[in-house]
Amino acid sequence: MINITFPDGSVKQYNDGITSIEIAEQISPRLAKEVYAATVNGEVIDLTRPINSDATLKLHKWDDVEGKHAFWHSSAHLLAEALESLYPGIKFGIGPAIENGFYYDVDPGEGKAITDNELVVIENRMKELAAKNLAFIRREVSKEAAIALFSKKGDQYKVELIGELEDGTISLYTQGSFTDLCRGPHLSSTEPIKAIKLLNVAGAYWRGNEKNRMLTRIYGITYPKQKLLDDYLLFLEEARKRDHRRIGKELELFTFSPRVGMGLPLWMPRGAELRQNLINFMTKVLKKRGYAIVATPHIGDVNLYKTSGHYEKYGKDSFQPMSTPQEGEQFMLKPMNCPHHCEIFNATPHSYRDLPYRMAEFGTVYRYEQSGELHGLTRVRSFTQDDAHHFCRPDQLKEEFKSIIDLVQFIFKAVNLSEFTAQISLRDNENKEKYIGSDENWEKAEKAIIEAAEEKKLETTVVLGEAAFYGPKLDFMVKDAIGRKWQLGTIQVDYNLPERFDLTYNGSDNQKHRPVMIHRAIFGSMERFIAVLIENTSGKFPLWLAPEKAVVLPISEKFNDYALKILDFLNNSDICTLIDDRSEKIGKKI
RNA sequence: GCCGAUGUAGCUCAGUUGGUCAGAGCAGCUGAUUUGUAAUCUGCAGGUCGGGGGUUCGAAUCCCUUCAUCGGCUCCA
Repeated sequence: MINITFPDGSVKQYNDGITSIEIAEQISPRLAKEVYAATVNGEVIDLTRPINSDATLKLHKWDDVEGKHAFWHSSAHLLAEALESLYPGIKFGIGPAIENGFYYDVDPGEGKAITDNELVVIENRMKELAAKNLAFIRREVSKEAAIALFSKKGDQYKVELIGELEDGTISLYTQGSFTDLCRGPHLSSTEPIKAIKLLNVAGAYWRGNEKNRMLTRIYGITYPKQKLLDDYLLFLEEARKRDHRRIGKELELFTFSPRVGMGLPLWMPRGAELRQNLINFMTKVLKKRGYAIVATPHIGDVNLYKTSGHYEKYGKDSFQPMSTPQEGEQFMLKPMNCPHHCEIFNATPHSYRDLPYRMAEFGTVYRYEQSGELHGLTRVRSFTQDDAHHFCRPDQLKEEFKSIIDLVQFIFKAVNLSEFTAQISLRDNENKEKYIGSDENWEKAEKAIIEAAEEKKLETTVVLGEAAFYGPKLDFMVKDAIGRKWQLGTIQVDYNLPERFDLTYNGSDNQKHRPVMIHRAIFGSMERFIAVLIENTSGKFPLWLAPEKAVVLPISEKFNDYALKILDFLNNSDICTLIDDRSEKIGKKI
């Protein structure tokens, strides 16, 4: 007998070798019908795998991510089976579950393509197969056997994957006539898969590397009930109505013109008013918080960016330098404001007493984005950052960083953007050559961010390899109408530019010291922020923000009160208590 | 940039297999009416069917090319 501990702490005894599904059956037959996977001793496994020792057990129904994932991952295998029967000789890459549904990357063969209108045929085949209630059968094999199996089939992608796995950890799953390399877990059978929709086809590079062959990715979603699928499709339809490109056109906020150039937004009067309202509000808040507003040119000498290191990193992928007619100079459209701000800092001597020096600019920058990356206002080639740089003493770094977290939260609240996630982006220690600066400084910077976020009790996810090339960062992401995440605010710690620009301040010891630099943007860019704001509010703005004639709808009375306070603030009455004003505590007086 | 798709009046869209296929609704303008609040009715105007080239007696409809857009991939200082 073995002891099984349930999530509520209760313990029951079962025969050695019992499976999760059998346990579920004993609890209630209905539960058994609704569970899709189980977490046993912390590992998510198939319901049909025997349990041979004392264990903790959690059964996953549809409501659990683990349940959905088993469901969708199994659906991906079903898709693969359908594809194999319809396209003989098709090769398979990977086919995981994702946040909403699943996909499978396939190679239909040289010169062949799978197009949108074939999806319904594939979908129907999936339905036929699912209706057969075929069991997913797991089997563990040696590496040699696995390679032999997939080599024989000609699945070079699978062979490549197996090559990187450790012998003894390789499992295969078979349903019907289809066998796939897979870690699992899976449903017990295809039976629960009742509603199936293939959503679209897209290209995707094998292993995410653009040097590799491009495979065909088929996205789909499945549900245990048709109603759930109908609801999801309805949601997508509704979401499309909130698309900022659509609302932007309807409300005449902005437009694009091929004659002006792709990715170059044109703000129409009402959009410009909205944008200006945001800028005005932010400017007042920044002044209250001890920022100095500066302005810098739209171009800069190439050597400026060589000094900063940006040229080496991004020069080839930027709008190329322009030359002057006579002097032989080279200038670039500025892709970022930081180097200019460093030179402003350098223009005057600084005492340790005067730090932090907070320098802000609504700076328009120009970045060459590949044509296929452009997307409404969220990804453009010309955009205006609400950029700022804090030059501070090392001992001020953390407090300064925390004050910016406050600011982000305050600003997001002011526009009623309540749902955002915070992501800490660190260096990828495997690929250090992608980054500049010493290990010591990187470690200090990363530590500062992690601690600041912790002390602000900010819920964060940590992602390795997403740092900027000069430093780690904390990003604030907001979802658009259909759930894509966009980075808005960002706070970045940088020890490198101060070195490169030889920035100094005089310490209390009358010696030169190196300041630490924080790069930060709250909106991120006016363009993207407004885009995401539109999609989150369906184009209904708080009173203080709305352009003339736009629909003003306070979302809730609670928010309305807040919005009115902001209006007062903008009208210069003295209600500044709504801002957690840290500048007096830690900043220089203005 | 790569894979797939799309591109018809300001907007949303119809246009079967190439031959009255250049249309409708909304918006706009005109006039009338007034049962008032996204009013009703009359009339008008709006497009060389994204651009260019080709096939054909004839193309919005087929082919090529180019531009732009959409969904992804890659990238995102």
